[in-house]
Amino acid sequence: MSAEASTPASEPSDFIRDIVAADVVAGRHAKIVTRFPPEPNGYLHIGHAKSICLNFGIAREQNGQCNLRFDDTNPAKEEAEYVDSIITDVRWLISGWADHCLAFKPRGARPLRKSQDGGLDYHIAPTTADSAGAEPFFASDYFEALFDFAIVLIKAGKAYVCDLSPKETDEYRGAPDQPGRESPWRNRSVEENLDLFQRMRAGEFPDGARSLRARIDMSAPNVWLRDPLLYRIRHVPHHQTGNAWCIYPLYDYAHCLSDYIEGITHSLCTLEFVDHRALYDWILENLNLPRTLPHQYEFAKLVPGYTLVSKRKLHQLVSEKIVEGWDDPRLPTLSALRRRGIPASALRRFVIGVGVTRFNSVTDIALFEHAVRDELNGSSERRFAVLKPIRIILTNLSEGESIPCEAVNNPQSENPTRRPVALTREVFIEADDFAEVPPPKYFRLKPGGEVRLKYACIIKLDEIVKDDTGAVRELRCTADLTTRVGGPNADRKVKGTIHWVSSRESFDAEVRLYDRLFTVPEPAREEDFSAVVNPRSLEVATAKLEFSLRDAVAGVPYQFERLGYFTRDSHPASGRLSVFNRTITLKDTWAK
RNA sequence: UGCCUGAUGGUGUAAUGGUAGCACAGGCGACUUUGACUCGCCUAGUCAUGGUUCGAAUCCAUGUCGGGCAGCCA
Repeated sequence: MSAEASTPASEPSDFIRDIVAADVVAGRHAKIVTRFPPEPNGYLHIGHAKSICLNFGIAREQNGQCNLRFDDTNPAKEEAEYVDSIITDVRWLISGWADHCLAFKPRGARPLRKSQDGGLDYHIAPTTADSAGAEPFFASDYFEALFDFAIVLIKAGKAYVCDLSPKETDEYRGAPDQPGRESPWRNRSVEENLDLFQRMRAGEFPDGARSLRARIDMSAPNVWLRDPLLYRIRHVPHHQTGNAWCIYPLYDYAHCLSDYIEGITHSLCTLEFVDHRALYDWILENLNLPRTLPHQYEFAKLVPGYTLVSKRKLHQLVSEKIVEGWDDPRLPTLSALRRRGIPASALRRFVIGVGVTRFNSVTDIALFEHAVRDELNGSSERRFAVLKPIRIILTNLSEGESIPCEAVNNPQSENPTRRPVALTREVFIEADDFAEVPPPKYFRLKPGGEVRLKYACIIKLDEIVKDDTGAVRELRCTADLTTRVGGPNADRKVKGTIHWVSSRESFDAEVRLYDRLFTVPEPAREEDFSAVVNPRSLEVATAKLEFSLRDAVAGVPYQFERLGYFTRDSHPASGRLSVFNRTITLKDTWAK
């Protein structure tokens, strides 16, 4: 199915898109440039998907670009491993939809320095992500530029080197309802600040001994304006810059300038940064920058129910082995969702569908599940698989007999193709499709009752054979071959139609049936979320699959008829059997 | 109790002073060789109280409730 068909019919509209559209109409920007700026300290999850689709969606609608930038200003927490997974996840999510908007830079490129109108300027030009030698943007590529901008602030008397310890800095900051006190180092001379800052860079001081701070207002009601730190000393190697630096810029300083350097027009982030916006603007406005300044807009993050999206807690789930890794299909990480068989198009449809507002909420996962089912229903071929087999003997068929049947691959397609399946004397049906003592309105197989084996014929249950323990060993039935397709009684109606596989033309496979990881809608609110882990979030079964599934490719979705959507696991099977993951069940309105 | 921010059916949202609409979920029914899909119908909402106005979800005031902020994290 084409990617176009899977995107919402009408272009989404929200308060941010309205702002962007107004800016376009006003001619404020030659081109709309957004960015997705993850810190490489963990795996991307469904919450990031919303941000990715917002930023790339706007770029796409405005014929603009969206930069992938790593916000790697804290070497202590970041690892190269995460860089690769993030690139993979972003490319996967936007594939077939906004690939053309993804902007990288030439490998090794650094911002170009210009002095313009007496002001210092740095700018870096993008390149398309698929051009040779392209790589994502890294905030660490701007360390030299950021350092130079800091010098400008110092020279203007707008930044100073502070010798307060971290603890003292904290005390001096005051409280939300009490003004802070000015640092005793706040009024150092420009010359002394310049000297000290250079020596900080040169490595003369230990971690935490000094910092560079903006000189704003220690009594500001907004605590982020109380002389926030711009640089800290960290004698730690960086995954990109190695040992080149021992001072590292903080988020608030690096982010606004990274946006500026890249020519970002609209910097979109989540609501917890609202209070930082004043600082974002202050830094840019105090540098006398020649080009148009970017602006920050905030939106509510996506919090889906029955799962966790906090990085710290996701780390904990992995490290405490509550799940089996970052791509454990029960997790909301993009790699897990992909492994589970969720199409990128369904994820996009979901995150775009929930919209963009400034209202904090918990999104019902039914919204997600509907997007997934709807997407998969149109695109998945159908197959027969029996998860909990029970043996049927068709007593009027002989041992070696094989009755050819044709099964429709996808009834949703305009010109459905078919595949052969064989009806034999011994077949398996789902244990749930038989009831010795049927509940009311049960129209599957019951004593003396009839049911249709889909694409084959109607069978009648004659005899239940049990073993010594009383467990059902097999069901002996008669097949009415006149009800086959093309047969004289093909149109005979019975209420139940069930799936089946031939014992001879099927193989065993491990199926992993996933359920929500937590038993409560908001596990993040629990003091100990490990207490609300769903003990049945993973159920493993050995299923009987029709032969055609033997060469199923990981990532290609199949609907196992009447059961749900499955895909082959992308990890090499550790055991004898191949593994299939259940992406999601079919909707089931039959009350069990 | 400083600053910021928000509140529309069960959930996510739309309506930008002029008929409160959409999707999901739920219920009933039709169709069905998937108890799926599809189709039809139904249930259910503007946080509260005042005010402005011919007219208020929208503007104003007060209140209530919720979220965020005091890392040398992002």
